[in-house]
Amino acid sequence: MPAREPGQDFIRDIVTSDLAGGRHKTVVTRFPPEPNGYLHIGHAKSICLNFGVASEFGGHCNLRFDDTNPAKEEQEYIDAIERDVRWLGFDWGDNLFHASDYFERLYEWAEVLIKAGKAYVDDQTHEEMRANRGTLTEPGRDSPFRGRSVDENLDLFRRMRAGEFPNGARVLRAKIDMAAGNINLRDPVMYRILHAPHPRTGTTWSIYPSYDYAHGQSDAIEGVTHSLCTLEFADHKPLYDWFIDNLPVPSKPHQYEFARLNLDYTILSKRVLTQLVRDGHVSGWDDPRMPTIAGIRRRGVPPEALRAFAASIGVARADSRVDYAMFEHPIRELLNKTASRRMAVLRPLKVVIENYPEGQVEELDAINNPEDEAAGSRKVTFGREIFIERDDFMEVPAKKFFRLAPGQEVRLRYAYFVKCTGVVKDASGEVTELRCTYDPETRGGNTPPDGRKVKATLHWVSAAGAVPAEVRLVNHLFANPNPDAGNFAAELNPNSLEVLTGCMLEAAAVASNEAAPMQFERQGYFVRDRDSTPGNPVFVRTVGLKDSFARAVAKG
RNA sequence: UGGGGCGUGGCCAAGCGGUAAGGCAACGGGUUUUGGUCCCGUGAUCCCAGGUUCGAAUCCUGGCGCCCCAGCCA
Repeated sequence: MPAREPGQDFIRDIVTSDLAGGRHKTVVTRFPPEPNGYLHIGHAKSICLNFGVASEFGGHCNLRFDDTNPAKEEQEYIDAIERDVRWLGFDWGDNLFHASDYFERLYEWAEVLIKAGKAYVDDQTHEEMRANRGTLTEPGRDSPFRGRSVDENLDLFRRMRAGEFPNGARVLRAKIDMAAGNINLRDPVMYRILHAPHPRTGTTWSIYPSYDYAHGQSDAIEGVTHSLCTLEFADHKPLYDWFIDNLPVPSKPHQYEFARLNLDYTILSKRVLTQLVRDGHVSGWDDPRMPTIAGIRRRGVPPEALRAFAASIGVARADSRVDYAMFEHPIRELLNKTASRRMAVLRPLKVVIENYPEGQVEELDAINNPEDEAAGSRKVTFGREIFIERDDFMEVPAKKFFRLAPGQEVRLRYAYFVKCTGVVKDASGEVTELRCTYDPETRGGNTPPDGRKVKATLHWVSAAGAVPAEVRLVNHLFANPNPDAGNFAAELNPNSLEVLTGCMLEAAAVASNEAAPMQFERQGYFVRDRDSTPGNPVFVRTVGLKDSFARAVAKG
């Protein structure tokens, strides 16, 4: 057996040894979403695992829709899922399947079990079934219909298929063990009557297989070798194996479970996410605050960064909750190397440079990305009136505040040193304008001949070159790091979205219509949003820059 | 009280009987025309208690704690 590579996870260990031991010649995995909602970051973990393992070991991964419950599934979700998996960077080639592709075969196999005396039609009501299932500590009781003859079961099951009975009138159950400690083995339902049109099979079926009955057999039909799912399905594994062992399936897949993702400040529950959308707590499935792949994409996170995140959290069996910084880190790491820098003043404070000639305007060189020389440079226009960030000025500077204050000198990035000489206030005492002087010898932001140093460099935008825009600051959707999904509405962060209007951006920030991520210097990474209009460009903050000053201030 | 699973530094996570990787975060320090980046440095004896062994996070026994399961959802 080959030595284990450090950093590999237990799934890859199993695949490695299965291949080395000759149990399998190739590896086949599958990503099996139910099209009843949008994919979220937890699914991204699973997608990266399934497609990643397959490609690393030279196998392939199927995209299979687990479409066994037409009451909840919709075409919109099918389309969204395909789009999101592709965007994440994975390709299923020709391996696109649906559990519904196998409905006929699954039906035939159900008759196989009936004929073998291993499945029966139960007429009990929903309530009776529940009452007879027993509890966690008490065994269940056999259904009065458990002893039906094979012929009667066959007849009834065929009539269920023919649509002779109303919804819920009967079910087909596997005959296993009503006293099993594992409740999944207490004669689980294989088929229920459901007169509902299916997105793919239309009205041809009036019975639909359950997850337990459909999943393993679908894996077997597709030749899946390693069926990876989350921990809550561990209890289903004996049932998964029971069907495989009792049916003439073409291959014998094995199920392995790993811990699902939990992320601070987010809820990864399709039920809750659906509710957030339906109740209008967010603007849609792709609201940038949503943990959906669509939301994350719209927020400007590149797919490589999402994949790097998935790789960084690993795969294991221990329940865990991932620190939000783990999500932000790979985004910053990637964008730092790739995003063009631009200057944008989010909360403008006007500054008049008194000794700069009135009416004069000049172009200064600004580097696009100090981490990437090939990104080149651009021109930014400078003039007598500029805007700086309100937060970059304090009339009475706090300790360790190095930015602008009366009498204090700072550098304007790529421009000049300026010193604050005056403050203009309105009737209410609010600062509305600053008066400064500049030092012509510091052009380009260079240190002056006298070697004078300055402790801060500010970003700025000239009034002459500014383009007004709207900027949306996206924050945690939930205020609590570990929000209660059962009471999610009360957990919402009232400040999850800050919409800033009247922001001033340098022209280059809006020159391109494409949604390439940009760094607004000293602030964070932003992308142009699709809500932009010709007169009102809109940007969304992907993630802020680390801010050790803010941290120090917060600590006091 | 039945069945299944899990417990390694604040968080994630390696470790597979030979004397605790790595990443994130935090905190110091250096560089810096982004209080960004980058660079350097700082922290655990492995849930607890016994046992086996020359040697245990790794094996055994007994506790304790946490998670999942009683849908005709997946």
